[in-house]
Amino acid sequence: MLRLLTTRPRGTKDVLPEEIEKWRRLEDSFRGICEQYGFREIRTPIFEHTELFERGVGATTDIVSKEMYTFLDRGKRSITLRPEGTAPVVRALLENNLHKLGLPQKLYYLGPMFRYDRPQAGRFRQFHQLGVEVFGSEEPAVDAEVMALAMNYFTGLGLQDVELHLNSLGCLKCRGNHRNELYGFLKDSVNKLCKTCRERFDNNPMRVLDCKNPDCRKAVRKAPAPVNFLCGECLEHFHKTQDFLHATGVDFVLDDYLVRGLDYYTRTSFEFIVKGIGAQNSIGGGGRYDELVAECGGPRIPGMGFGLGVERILLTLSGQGFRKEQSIRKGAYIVTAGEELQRDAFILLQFLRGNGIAVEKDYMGRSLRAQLKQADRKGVRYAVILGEEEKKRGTLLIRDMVEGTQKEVCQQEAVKYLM
RNA sequence: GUGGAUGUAGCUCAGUUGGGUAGAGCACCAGAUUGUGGCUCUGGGGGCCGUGGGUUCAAGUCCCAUCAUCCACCCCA
Repeated sequence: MLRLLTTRPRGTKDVLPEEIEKWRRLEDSFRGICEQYGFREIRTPIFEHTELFERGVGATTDIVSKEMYTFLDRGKRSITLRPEGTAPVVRALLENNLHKLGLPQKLYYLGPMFRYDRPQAGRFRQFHQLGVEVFGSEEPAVDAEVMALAMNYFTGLGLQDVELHLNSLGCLKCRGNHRNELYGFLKDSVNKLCKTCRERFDNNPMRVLDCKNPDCRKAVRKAPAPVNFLCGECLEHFHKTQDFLHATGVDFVLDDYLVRGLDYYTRTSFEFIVKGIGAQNSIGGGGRYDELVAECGGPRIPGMGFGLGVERILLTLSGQGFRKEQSIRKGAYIVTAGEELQRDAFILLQFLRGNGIAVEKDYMGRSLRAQLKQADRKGVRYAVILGEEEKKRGTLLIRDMVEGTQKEVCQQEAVKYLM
């Protein structure tokens, strides 16, 4: 029982002060590039009505059928901790009528997501995503811009060898034709498929295409790919998207069988693939979802976006030798020599802080020597030594912890030295 | 949900075929230096050996269960 008080729930992580710097770097540079591309941040609740995800993400998806944190609140409403970011943003768009303020709406978000999975390398029950969504335009340039944003973000972080895998699933019509054809193709070999794929065959046969099971791969080797069923418009859209990517120098590889596990994707579908994070190889993915807004009860507004996994980016970076920058020593630490100086030291502390200096003092009753050691460990640039003699003279001894030199100055001057 | 591996100090890990007050390195605290950090030396605090049961004269060590972590499957970020 007591153990529960000192153990975090399965699949969760504490991000300790030591690692926070890396997190901030990812978040800050994501915010930076999104703003540069004209996106604005949106924050939606961490929980939503369960129906939003059932409808938006798709009831047959793994996420909805077995990975959601769903519970009844005290008002007997079914609530779900968000497993992904797109559906909530769509809901917020409609609820706040953002689409009536002018299109396109370009939004980005960052925050925790929740999926009840079994944890392993790069997979947690609470994880964090960075994402963008563009509403209101079907232009292939939007698709290219969204993918380019992500690729440039990776480059800016120093992330290497990210492969952009690209496919097009087509519009509802194309998907319908493909589905029928695929259904016919797989009909005779259903019993050779894995258990889950036998279910997929009925619900969403397209998902069989990217199953990794060897038998399924074999069965699917010559299966009709979605791209072969694109109508004229969708095909043109796909070609233009590729052309825009080429034009901006974003490399990609076409992947006919890339399908992805969320039901809402239409046309463009993509994934960012990377090596070296265990069995997982995706640090993010996304696509176009031209029917989702309508599916959620809004007007037919096309959308396009992606989600990236913070933990997976971090994992990849550390595999590639990503180090935290050597922090420069700054700030000060007040060191007292003498029993009766606590009050003076405290006043000095607040005086210096009032003048914009980052400064601390000892609260552990340590010796002078130990206080200096603490100052060193804290990584400050200066130790401000206050002893009986300094007090008598109205001065402070400022010790440069890098140079090892020190200088006696009057209290007013000290601020100048410590800046 | 399925399979495999692993749980010993804050961290990384020793601990022999079951045998005696359970160890090391790092970290932490103190002293060597009662007004000076980093280097060095000396000392110190820290362990229900994941938890519960069992076998045995005797269990950190063997058996069972359970929980957790890691890895993989499934799927995804």
